Amino acid sequence: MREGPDIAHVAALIGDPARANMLTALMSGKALTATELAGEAGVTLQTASGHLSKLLDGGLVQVRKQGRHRYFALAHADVAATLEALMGLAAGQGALRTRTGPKDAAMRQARVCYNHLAGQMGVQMLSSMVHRDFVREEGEALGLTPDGAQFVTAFGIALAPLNTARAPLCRSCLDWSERRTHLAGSLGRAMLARMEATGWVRRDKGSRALLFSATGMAAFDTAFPNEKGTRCGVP
Amino acid sequence: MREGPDIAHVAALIGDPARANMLTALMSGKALTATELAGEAGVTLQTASGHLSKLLDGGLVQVRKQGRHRYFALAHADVAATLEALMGLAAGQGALRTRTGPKDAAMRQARVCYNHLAGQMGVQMLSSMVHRDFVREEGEALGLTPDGAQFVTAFGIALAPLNTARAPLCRSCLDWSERRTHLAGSLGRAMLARMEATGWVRRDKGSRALLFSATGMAAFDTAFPNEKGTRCGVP
DNA sequence: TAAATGCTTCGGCTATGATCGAACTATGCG
DNA sequence: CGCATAGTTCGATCATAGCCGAAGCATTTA
Repeated sequence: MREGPDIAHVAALIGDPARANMLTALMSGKALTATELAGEAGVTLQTASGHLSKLLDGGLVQVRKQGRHRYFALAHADVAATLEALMGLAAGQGALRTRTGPKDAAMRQARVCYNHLAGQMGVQMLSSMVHRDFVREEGEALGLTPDGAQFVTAFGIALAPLNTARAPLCRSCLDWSERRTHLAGSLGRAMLARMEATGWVRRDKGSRALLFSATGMAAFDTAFPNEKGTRCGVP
Repeated sequence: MREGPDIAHVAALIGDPARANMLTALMSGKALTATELAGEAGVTLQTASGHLSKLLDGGLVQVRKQGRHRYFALAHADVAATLEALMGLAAGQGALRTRTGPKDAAMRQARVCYNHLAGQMGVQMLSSMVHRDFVREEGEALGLTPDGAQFVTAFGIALAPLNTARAPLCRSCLDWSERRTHLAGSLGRAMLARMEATGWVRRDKGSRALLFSATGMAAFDTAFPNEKGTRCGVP
């Protein structure tokens, strides 16, 4: 009856605790099976199956059949961005009821958002690149300048295959913990992959936290200096 | 049990149709009374009252008591941004079930988003300003360049009072219909107010659509030329 | 082919919560 | 003061949907 899209249906889909837990688990960017997601949500397999078919109907997740497994993943990056926005609201208002676990500090410093780097260090990376005019804002998409292309190539990334893909090269994504944007898109994904390949960082098993090594942290600060001169290692 | 904020609670709050309609109505940026919101949602006053107290608890809306009325508004711009993100998901996937009313075309062209200009023309405005280097991306906030400050002053906006406010001057906000960002923040709000004051545009009663006059449309296209040379009046 | 694993469907139970009528409080108006 | 309007609280009703046990289908492995 109202103008505009049917926001209630999508929100209700995310609003169930079991489904919200599944979606949060999928924010890691990894594709998970129905059984794994049932475990994440704390429900039986039958219940999880019902939830997953609803999420599929709602277009929030996609599925890939492989052998006798069905791998679920978020449907696209917009879903991840919306979930981050909701996390921002929840963190801002309901911060009291969120118990801050031992992994919370690590999560705020660096974590995986769908498939790219988020948290303080994600924000610092984009901020540093914007400051040196490697990246410019052009609507929702961010544009890579010639200087920026040279920089990321030197960083060890092959731009050619990224440019041919239909997904946007650079996108901005809002950080729930920092309330600023960080770099998403296929380049954001490639940057994180490169950092993993060079051993700067590894993924924490069982959470979205990213664990930087001491040398990785130092190298990161050198590669992406903060305009204020502060360093991630010494906050 | 999961790491991260309690996303399910917030989403469930938005997920009820009655509450979603209320929030959508508040996206106009106007503060509405409980009775008006009950009408928007199509429920009785008692039911609306219950919903509104839940939205207050959840931090999604704020209230201002004035005489025997209680005026409700969205708590802050982040809420509006999150709702727009949800609209983007709903429009993208469930577009089939959204009946496109007669006001739909006008809504896509220009509408109010919280308190600033959104839709095709909102995107064109920001795009045009970025293209002429009046505005630059700096994280989530957009930065006004000296040239930009000169431009908006010539446009008839006093920057001094905006700069003193603690709210950010420029912010980006994602458009559900265009899937690109437009200009929010106190400057975005001032720009729309200025366009209303000069008679370029007036608000449609009963919806979020913005109705540009013929001369207003022409003046807008002159003030914010699209890099491609296309004009809003002749799409 | 049989057994095992992964997942879906069906049916019934249950609880949450949305809804409204009625009664109650508060503010403004004459 | 009394009346009207605005809004809240309470209580009862009722429907939705989340949940799981059991059974069924599909695929892989032995």
